[in-house]
Amino acid sequence: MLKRERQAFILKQINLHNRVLSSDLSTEMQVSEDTIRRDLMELSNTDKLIKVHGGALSKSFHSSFLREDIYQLDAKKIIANKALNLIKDGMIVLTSGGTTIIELARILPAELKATFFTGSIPAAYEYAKHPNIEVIFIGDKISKGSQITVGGEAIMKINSIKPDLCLLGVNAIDLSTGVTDNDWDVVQVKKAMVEAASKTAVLTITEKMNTCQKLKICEINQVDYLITEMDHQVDLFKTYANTGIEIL
Amino acid sequence: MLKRERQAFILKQINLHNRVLSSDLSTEMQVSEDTIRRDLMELSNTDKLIKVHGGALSKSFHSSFLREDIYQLDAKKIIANKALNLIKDGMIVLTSGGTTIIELARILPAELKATFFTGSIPAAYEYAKHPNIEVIFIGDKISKGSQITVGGEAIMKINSIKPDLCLLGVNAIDLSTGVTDNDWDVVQVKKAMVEAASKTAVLTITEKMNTCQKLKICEINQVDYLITEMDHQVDLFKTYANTGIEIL
DNA sequence: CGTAAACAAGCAAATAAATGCAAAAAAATG
DNA sequence: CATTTTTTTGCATTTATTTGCTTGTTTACG
Repeated sequence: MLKRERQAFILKQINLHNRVLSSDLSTEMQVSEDTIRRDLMELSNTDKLIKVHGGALSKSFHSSFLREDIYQLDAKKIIANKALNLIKDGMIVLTSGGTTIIELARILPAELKATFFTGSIPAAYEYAKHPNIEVIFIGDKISKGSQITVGGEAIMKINSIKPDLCLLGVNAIDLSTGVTDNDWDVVQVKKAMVEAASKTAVLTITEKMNTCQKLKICEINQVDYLITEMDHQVDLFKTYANTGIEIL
Repeated sequence: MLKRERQAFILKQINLHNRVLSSDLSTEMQVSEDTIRRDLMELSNTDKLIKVHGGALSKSFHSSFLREDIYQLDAKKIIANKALNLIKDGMIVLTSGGTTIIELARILPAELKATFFTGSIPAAYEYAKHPNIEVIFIGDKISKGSQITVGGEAIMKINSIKPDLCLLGVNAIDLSTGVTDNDWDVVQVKKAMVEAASKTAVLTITEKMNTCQKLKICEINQVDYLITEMDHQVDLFKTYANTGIEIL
């Protein structure tokens, strides 16, 4: 393992867990603790982390994309992991934005070869880091709050493609009202995404289930997969499963 | 085995595994490690990979939003401040990517009302944080290393607008060869940007002046403003000023 | 205060890189 | 075609980097 690889791995661990122990890193990467200490020292000298006795801490207070304040990050990680099962080599995948989708983007396995279309800036940023994924950004006006493309140009672009799978991070889903949201522009884009894709998967934390907002994206029966952090056998999902949605 | 074949093979391995070891490549291709090192050096000089002790890493692996490791950040802040003078309320501005442009995006005054077109993910991310700026993202395929849109769709989009100002972060500028760069796709996009805009400003640290790379973006006389971190009266700029470029 | 873990400094072996040089191969030239 | 020039490559030598180990010191914590 190359020195720089090791240091990249350490930084990844720090971003993931906010702290690392020298002893853990030593066994994980099969090098002496001295080497780890020297790595941590170097990374500390270039302000990439904070060295403490026994290991190091994240200094993420200064970084651009804060992850600490993501609500229910653990739940979203579980969701992201389940969603991985839907993505196969060679697929064309269309994704919205949102913290759950970004979590998914982060854990895509390095071997995966696929094409991802998205209009979300943070998601595109994560996809672009992946070695084997081709990223196509759907351009148009950027909606401030959500860092996502909106507008007619984007919708036309979406209409012109036929992706295998649409991964939708949503704010509200309910059996009778379907998938809903509250930003008109964003809803238009998500509508187009669902229409364009062969299959649609909805990713949401259970907290948002059985809630609804003012604007409709699609009916329940247009959704093929529902992915949450809870076990698919929980009672909560029974009524959904009955409509033919596959619960992951 | 020809030199070019070897280098192509190295790049293939890098794309496949994200890393290569000089020793592995040496045995795989039956040439000395010196030769491999020289190959890696060349590929590193043209920004195709990142050379590290013992081998090389993929470029997409290493890029980062973090400000800490930006080269000559102070100089870039000075450049960004000078560039501000060119941007007025109501303007349509087209910008490339690069760390200097991102620095500019960060310091845009809150009162400024303008429309920014860009194909750079990090730049768009910064523009989107601004309260009064409208951001239009130019979509298409995302080039891994540079986090910027490339491709025919993007170029067509650029051709269809007529911005007041194009702000170009460049890698090399020289009096006789003009503005040059080394990534074919990126060069095509930058070319289109210069063509489309009424006025073009080039932002660069002086270190990159009087250097040139393999592919031409435009001639010196297509540049209206040259912005560097140094005082505009320095001798270095005399010959440039004589061609009619305004030095800021 | 005592103990175990963590650390710093220095050393040595292994590995990688830089440098200069010469042979071989390829390209350019008349 | 012959010969000059340039490019490419491998080798030897020197230099630098990386890494684990040892020794003595410091730190955390019951």
